[in-house]
This record gives sequence, C-alpha cells and structure tokens, in this order.
Amino acid sequence: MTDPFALDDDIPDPFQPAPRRGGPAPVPADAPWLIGLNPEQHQAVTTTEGPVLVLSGAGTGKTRVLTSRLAQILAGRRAQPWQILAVTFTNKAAREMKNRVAHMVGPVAEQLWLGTFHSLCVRILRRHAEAVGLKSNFTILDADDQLRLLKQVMEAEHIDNKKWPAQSLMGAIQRWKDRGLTPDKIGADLAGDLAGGRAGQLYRLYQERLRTLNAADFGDLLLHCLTLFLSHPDALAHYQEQFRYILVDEYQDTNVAQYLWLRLLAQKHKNICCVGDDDQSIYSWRGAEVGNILKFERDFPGAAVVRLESNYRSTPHILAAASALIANNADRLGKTLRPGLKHEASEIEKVRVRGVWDGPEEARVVIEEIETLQRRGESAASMAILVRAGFQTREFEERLITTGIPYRVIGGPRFYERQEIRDALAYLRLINSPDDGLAFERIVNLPKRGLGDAALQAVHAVARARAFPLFEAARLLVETDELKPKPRGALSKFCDDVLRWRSLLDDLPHPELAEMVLDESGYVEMWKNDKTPEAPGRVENLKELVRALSDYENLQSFLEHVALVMENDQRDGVDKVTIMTLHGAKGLEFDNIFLPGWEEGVFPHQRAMDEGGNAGLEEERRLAYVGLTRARKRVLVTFAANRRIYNQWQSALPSRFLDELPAGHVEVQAERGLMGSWSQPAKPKGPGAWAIAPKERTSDFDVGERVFHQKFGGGTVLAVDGDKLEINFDKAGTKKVLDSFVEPA
DNA sequence: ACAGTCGGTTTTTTT
DNA sequence: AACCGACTGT
Repeated sequence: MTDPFALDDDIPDPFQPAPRRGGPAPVPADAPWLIGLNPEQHQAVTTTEGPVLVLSGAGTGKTRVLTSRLAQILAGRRAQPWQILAVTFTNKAAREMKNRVAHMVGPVAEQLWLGTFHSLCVRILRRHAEAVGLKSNFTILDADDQLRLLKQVMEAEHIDNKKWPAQSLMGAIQRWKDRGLTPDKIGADLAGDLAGGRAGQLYRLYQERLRTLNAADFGDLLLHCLTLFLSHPDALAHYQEQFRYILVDEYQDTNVAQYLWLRLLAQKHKNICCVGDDDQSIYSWRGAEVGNILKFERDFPGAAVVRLESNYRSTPHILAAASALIANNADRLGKTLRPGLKHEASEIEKVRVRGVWDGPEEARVVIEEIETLQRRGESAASMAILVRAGFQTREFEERLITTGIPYRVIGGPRFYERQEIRDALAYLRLINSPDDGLAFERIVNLPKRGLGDAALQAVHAVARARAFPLFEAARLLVETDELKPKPRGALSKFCDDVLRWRSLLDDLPHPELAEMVLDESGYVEMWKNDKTPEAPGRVENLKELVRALSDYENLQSFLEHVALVMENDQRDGVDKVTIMTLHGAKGLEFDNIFLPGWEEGVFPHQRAMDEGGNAGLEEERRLAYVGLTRARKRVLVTFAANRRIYNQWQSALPSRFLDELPAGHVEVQAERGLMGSWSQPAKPKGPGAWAIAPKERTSDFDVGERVFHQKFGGGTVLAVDGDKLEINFDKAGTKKVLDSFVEPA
C-alpha cells in the first residue's frame, strides 16, 4: 500500500517562480488593485493578517475585495500561491475569481488552491483516499445514483418504500452529512421514526455500500475530509501549515461540515477572511447555517469586522425597496445599503409592480415589456427573468418562442444529466473504476443484450457470496454453467469488451477510447436506430461528449469535472434574455430584472413556510431581497390573480412582500379590479401604504349567494371576509377568491 | 425478456 | 397534464 500521507504534489515544481526570499515586501499604495477602493474596501483588502470578517451587502464590491486581497497577499510576498486557500460556493464564482486574480498577478494564479469546497476536498481526498477507506480513483456519485443506491439498501432491508420513501431518508442523510455527522453519531433522538426508526442503521449500510463501490456522494467529500483531519493529525497538521491564508466567499452559505473544515484548517495561522451577507443566506434548506457568521467572532477572538455598505449597483429606488423589504426580517445583523453611484435623476425609474389576470397574461406582459425595452435600446442580455421555482419558466419560454426573442434557461436540464450522457459516462466509469457497480448495472443491458432480471440476480448473488464487485462477479459467473447459454454468451462478451477497453486506457488517447467504446458497445448505434424525434439530438450530444473529453488530461479528471461541475454555461456570444431561479441568480447582476409570481404560496413558497415556519418566511424574504438587488436600473414585479397548479386553476392573493415595498419607491400598474383592495390610485403614505386594505371595505356579496367565476364556474358563497370570499364552486371545490373576480350568477 | 398499461405522484431552492 | 414505477401479458 502506498503511503497515504505522501504529499509530493506540494513540492514546488521547477516551472514555478523561484521562491521569494526575504519575507514580506511592502506593497506600493498605488498598486493597481488598490486604486479606487473605498475606505472600507481598502481596509478589507489590506488587513491581511489575522481573522477578518467582511459583512458585505449586495453590490458592494465583494468580489473585487476578495480578488484584490489575493493580489495583495501575493504581491506582499506573504505566501506562495499554493499556500493560499480560496473557497467559493459555486464553480462559476471560482472561475471568475481565478480569472480576475490572473489578470492582476499573472499565471501564478493557477497555483492557488482556489475552488469550491467540494473540489478542494476531492483534491485532498485523492491523496488520502486510503485513510478513509477509499481508493484514489473513487467515483463521485450524482443525486440519481445516490438515490438508486439507497433504494437498493432499503429494499435489501425490507423497508416498505411506499411507507418510507427513499427520497426523504436521502434528505435526512444529506442533512446529517451537512452537519458533519457520521453514522455512529446518529442516535435514536436524531433518527426519529424515519424509516421505522431504522434510519441510523440504513445510513450505516448506505455508507458501507458506498465504500465497497469505491464511491463517495457529495456530502461525503466534506465528511471524509473531516474524518481524515480528525483521525490523522499529521495530515491535518500538514494542511494547517500549508494554508497560511484562507479566504472564504459566501460565508453565510456554509454548513456545519464546511465550517468545521475551515475552522480546523485555520487553527495554525489564523489568517482567515470570510466574506458574507446574512441577508443573502438562502440555503438553510441545504444545511447552511447563518449562525456561522455570528460564531466567527467567538471562534476567532479579536477578529477585524469590516462592513461594506456602499452599493455600486442599483438605483436609489431599487435600494430603498430592497432595504425596506428586508427590514421586515427580525433575525439579522443589520446593514444599511447606501447608494454609492451617481444617478441621473431623469433616468431613475421606480420599482414597478403589476397585477395581471393569470399566468399566460403575466408572460405576455413581461415579454411585451422586454420588447419595449429592446426598442429603447436595451439588449436582451441585459434582462433576466428570476422565478421562484423551476416550473415557472415554462410559460415565459413559450411566450419567448412565439415572439422569437432569443433566451436561455440557466439551471434547466443539464448536459451531464441527460440520459444518453449518463449512460455513456457509466461506460467510462466502469472502465475507470472496476468497483463501480452502479455503472455496471446501468449499462450491462444497454443496449439490449438479452440480459434481464434473472441474469442480473445471478450476478448479484455471486457478488454477495464472494464480496466481489459486480463486474468481477460477472466475470466469474460466465465461467460457470449458472446462466443459460444465451445470456452467458452476452455477458461474457460484455465483460471481455470492458476488459479490452480498460487495457487500452494507458495506450489510447481517452477521446479515441471513448469513441471506440460508444461505437463497439453498440450504444451510439442504438440511438441511431431509434425513431423518436429526440434521438438525433442524443447522437449529437454523444459527439459533444467525446469532444469535451479532449479538454481534459485523462479520463479520471474528466469524470471528476463532470461530477463536480454540473453546469451548462452556454455563454455563447448571442444576445439572449436569461431565465433562471432566484437561487441561481445570486452573485449576478442585470440592468433589467423581472420578478414574476409574487403571490402567496408561490412566493413566499407555501412549503417553505409550512416546513420552516417564521424562519422559512424570513428566508423567502431574503430571496426576494436577492432578487431585487440583482437589478442595476429597472425592476418589474408581477403577480397573477389566478394560477394553474397541478392542472387546476387556483386563485391567488398578492404576495405579502408586495405590502412591504415602500410606496414612495414603487409604482403600481394593475388592471382594473385585479388588485382587490389594492386598487389604484393608492395613497402613498410611507412604508406599508400598500397594505391590504382596511377591513371596513366589505364585499357586496352575501353568504349563500350564487356567483359565477371566470375560471372556476358557478358556486355558492360560504363566507365573506372583507373583500375576500370563500366560495364552494360546483366543479372546483372550495376556494378563497377576491370578490372582484366573481359576478352574481 | 420486454413492452404496454395502470395507478399514483408531482413542484422549491443545488454543490 | 405529464411522468414515473410497478405490474401484467405476451
């Protein structure tokens, strides 16, 4: 066995610049990255020693501070690039930071330890895999494989998957991992009655299965890293020594495991700089703990705290609207955003709010506005539609297609999640890692080789009996007469093929190998013979996959990229409107922002409130804050009075967040009667002016009266609450609607 | 072994 | 409505 602590990768290679001598050097005050910083930014950049917490509001130049700080440390000869750890939350942020630093300090930026938590953990784990029970070429499973594996475990344990869906147990396991909890830490108190009280045991079995498959899921990457650090003090000491400076982006989004990871690594030098904004914490559902910000000063006594409050992005109206909204959250550190830019008064528009009848009309209104802006010279690329949930994109897409406006959906079906790509990857995974049983199962009978349930069962039986990986079990099985001749021959051929491909791994360039595999396996052929309309596209995607392979040194690094960088950044030069979720928009900015679907239940999302209570509502509000602060010049917020959900029409009430926008900075344009009590002209009277009307206004309808509603048809009034009616519709059941939507029948 | 049908569920956000 | 998974018949 190789020494798990071999760290020879860290020895500087001859291509790196000679180590700087003579310790820190002064950085000239006119260094390019210091020019134009405001005093707070300057302080955040130049306070390189000791712990620093930067509370950075939206649009206050956070990325600039981080990159300048990196440049400052490097130019001040305070550390070699590989002694600096810079952690981001997304791959996009990592890439941008790397580019910007490279621009300032040149190619040494390549040597920084800069990346997402997950990619940095993989980098460490590849070297110490044995220490946590894996081999260095371990596979990183995606969500799909994770669930598949857990289902297998649960099935083997005879857990009724109707009563205990694998999905919810998966969620629990992930949250445990987010908190740094290994199976031995899961007591009855944590497991609860999940999976009949056997959740802890199932978690353990799942982890065991992962190890046998030489695989790790996303959460494992951090968890194993923590295990490594805690069980191998020499490894921890090595990295503590190495990372003289640590920088963390989006600190408010770190979960407990990530927090522990950082805290361990920072113990030696304590030069850790965390940048975050509690008002933009929107990932608590994924285990993020805003509390990590609060703990910072406790864990690192004497930490310098810098507040960045000058906003260089949005107009005063937008800032005022966002600030007033977020002020409704009780649980926050409190920051005040100040306009940092000069704006031409004539150019400044108020935030606009518009109510419409239903979803399709909302799409029409938004796209009309897009066209208007385009006529005024705004580019499509300057506009983004930010939705709460993925399903909302459809109506806008449809409308954009009919209008012929180019658009792109970020976060839609991703390239590496497509069926054909995952199948092709399974072939490559099996070649790369013989232990990858999930890959084996996925492709052993794809294309159809006449290997069905019976054959697969037999393979499983052998694997279990001998504690072999599935692939090895299959090889053994075909030497026996266990299988009928036909399946036996097919399986034998399959095994021979895989072995042959694997033997070529070192000799053939990997793109050629991939091409050969896809060809000889008959996989491409399968799609070429497929008559469905999407088949040609799939063949194209496979070609693209082979092409993408050539961008990577070897198969292993490609597979890793696929697992960690699940994004499709179609940043072609074409001028396109962007559609994405609010979560996806964090960190981005656009001149023109559209915020549709501001209705109770949609936004704030019902489930967020049901499951998260008031904390859930506050997180939704932060999401709204993130949405508003993406805009530089214009915001259009819309809501629809009726929405089709599960193919059922439902009436909706305007989002409470609308009430929280300050009247003086908002302009309301609603169609007659659609706003309910929100009728224009509203009398602006400071914040809250939009509040749903005084209860004095009572509907003209009476209980028991027959009414007619455009979408729901006829019904009987059950109750009257101000201008809201509860109506028992003959067809659609009981619903609450505003009285302006119904007429006497 | 596999295709076709039936019935139940789905829509929160993602490294 | 549309998709998925389990079941059934060939």
